[in-house]
Amino acid sequence: MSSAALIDVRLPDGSSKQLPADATSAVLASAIGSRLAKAAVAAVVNGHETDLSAPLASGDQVAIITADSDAGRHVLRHSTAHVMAQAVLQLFPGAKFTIGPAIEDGFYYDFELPGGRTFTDDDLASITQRMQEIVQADQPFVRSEMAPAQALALFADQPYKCEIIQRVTSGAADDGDAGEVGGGDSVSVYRNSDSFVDLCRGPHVPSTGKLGHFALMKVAGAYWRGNEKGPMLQRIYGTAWESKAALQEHLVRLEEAEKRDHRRLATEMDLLSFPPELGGGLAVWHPKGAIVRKLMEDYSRERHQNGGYQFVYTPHLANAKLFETSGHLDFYKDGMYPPMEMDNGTYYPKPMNCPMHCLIYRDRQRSYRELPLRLFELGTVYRYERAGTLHGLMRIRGFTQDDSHIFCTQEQLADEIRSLLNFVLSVLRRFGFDDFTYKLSTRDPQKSIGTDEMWDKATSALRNALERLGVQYTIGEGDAAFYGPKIDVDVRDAIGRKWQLSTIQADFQLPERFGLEYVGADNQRHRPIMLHRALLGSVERFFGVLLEHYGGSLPTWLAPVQVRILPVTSAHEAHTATLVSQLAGDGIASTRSPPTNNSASAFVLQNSSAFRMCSWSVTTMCKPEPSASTRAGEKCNEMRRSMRFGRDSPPTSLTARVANTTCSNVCGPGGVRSTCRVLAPKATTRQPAVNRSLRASWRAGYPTMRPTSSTAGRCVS
RNA sequence: GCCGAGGUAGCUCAGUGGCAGAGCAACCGCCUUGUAAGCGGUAGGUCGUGGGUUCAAUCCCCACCCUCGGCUCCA
Repeated sequence: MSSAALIDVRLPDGSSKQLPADATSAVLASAIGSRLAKAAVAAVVNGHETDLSAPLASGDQVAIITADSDAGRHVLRHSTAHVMAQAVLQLFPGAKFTIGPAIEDGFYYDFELPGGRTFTDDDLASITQRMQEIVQADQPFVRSEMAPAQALALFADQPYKCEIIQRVTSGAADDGDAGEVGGGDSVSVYRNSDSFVDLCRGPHVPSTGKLGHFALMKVAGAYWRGNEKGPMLQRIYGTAWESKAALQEHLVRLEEAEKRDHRRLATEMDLLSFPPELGGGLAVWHPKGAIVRKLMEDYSRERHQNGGYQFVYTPHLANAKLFETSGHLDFYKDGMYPPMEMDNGTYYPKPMNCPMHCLIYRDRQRSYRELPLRLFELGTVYRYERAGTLHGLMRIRGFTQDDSHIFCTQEQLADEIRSLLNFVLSVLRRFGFDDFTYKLSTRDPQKSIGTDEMWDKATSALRNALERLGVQYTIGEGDAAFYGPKIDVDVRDAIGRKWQLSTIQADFQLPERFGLEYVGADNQRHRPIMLHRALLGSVERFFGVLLEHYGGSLPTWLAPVQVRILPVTSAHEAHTATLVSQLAGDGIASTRSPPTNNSASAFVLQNSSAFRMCSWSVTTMCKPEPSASTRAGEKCNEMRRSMRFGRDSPPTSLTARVANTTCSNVCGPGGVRSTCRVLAPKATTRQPAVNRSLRASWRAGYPTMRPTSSTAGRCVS
């Protein structure tokens, strides 16, 4: 120990710190502050993540990674995965362990258990127990490096580890392997007790005592190396956080996501169902779901009509020859439904609409004056999805695309894409999304067709559109379809999840295959470029995303019940009915209290699911004479604007109609806070007896005035 | 397709080799003016489907269908 010598290290803020010559990042953290020392889990030294115990050299640029950062949680999770593997190996002698990376929000580890045994939920409890013991024991993670031969000997009874070592040292490793081991001509291992050692690149927390806020979530099967022909392993998923509070928050978020699950909401709200008799991945839409879907589709049609698109319709079946021409039978046969033999040939349900749109284009000679030609269809397609992949509306076997194919010249391409992108965003915004991310997928030279010039031109057109928009985007190198580059637009929903919705794809392949042409200004024949684009993607899936985004509380213009009108007494039922039919004439969906006593409980008031049908539930206690609350009137003005596609020309009489009542109550888009006080029926001089249901209706008319995290964004009356 | 878990009332779920259960919802009645469940009653099931074992199957066995969690796939 040369305690006399000192080193200088540089810190992220540009300052530097003098430390003893044998100092580590842990020493540095302590020197900066005890809080930092406690929160530290690893360090970044000269751009590389290292253990806190790694020695520092003079001139090193050092940043301490704390547990509450993304990088810190990543380290925690990876370390927790090791602890889990240690627990499993102890509890299940003979178990083989494979890889266990940190993932978003957690980690997993894959095992092979002796005798093909599988994990049960009880196993998770005992593994958790053992993990807690290991945490309690506060075992240090000790890194060492060794030659591959030595590592092979160390892991002689662990075939998967040996395979990783061999792959890494033979240079055949992919990123996953390198993450495990470190790569190079030596491999690194971490030992955190006499009995447990694992291959790992690190870094790890200094000791297991730094861990502890974790939960094992579920068991799943997973293929070794993701190869479905390879052995099936047992995977345990877990989550791990820097504190008990953070773990708790995560679990609450999961609960919230579960509450928003579109499959649950669709059942609760009576929107649609998946009858087993119908077959997997096929839905039937109930009246309440169908009206919402119709509103979505109406809006889509309206926008397309105004946006220069022409509507077309095409059949659900097509002769196999069509799909031979389009290439679908060559490239995507596995994703298509099996053929039907018919008297005049073989037919397939269509997996895409584009071939048929090409036929429409090709039906006659086209002039450059017609371009860009934009054909639009809400086209229902059928794709064979493997049984295990079906998932509510999100992954379904029959669905409807808001599909369009734009035929244009090369010169038009850039402008067309640019306006298209604005069109896409404008539509998505109207549905309530405002957080977008963009990905530009570029050519994979191995799997693509077309000339370099075409690709360059199309790719730069897409890139220009994104740059003109002034947005950040990522590049998916080689992720393009074989026929052309594309832009994908992801949206982030109310609870932060990303969904890929819109896609804009350039295509040179189909115009070629179908021999599409136009006559240019030069009186020569040219080949148009085709753009495939879908905004909502699949209407069904988009519906599911919307439902989860709004947690069931759809905005008024999409709500299956937009206005609810309740007579104060049965004496006013006639007027209620008049209001309902007037609103219906304006295209506003409203319901009223049923005409007889006792049946009003059909409102399903007690479990509140009826009130999830819109985030703005306007409940009107209806009485013929006007004695309106002006504030109710103001609020209804606002409501009215969003009532029909957010148009500025709303049903003119709505405000007056709704305001012409003794009381009304509006929940704003925030969902919870009442924006206008209810004028209670109390105010009237004499109240006839009301039945149970009416009283319940009243109760339901009052919004709950305590917004909580679990109710935010939802009308919880 | 693969691994695992499931399918019982409209919903959420108990349960048992021998008459099928609860809560909520529904329906009928009672009560009646306030911020998340007033009171009483009634009805509701081919226990996913088809085979098998058994005196007897919702329960045990087999096959299939569907769902859920993953894996793989996703033009």
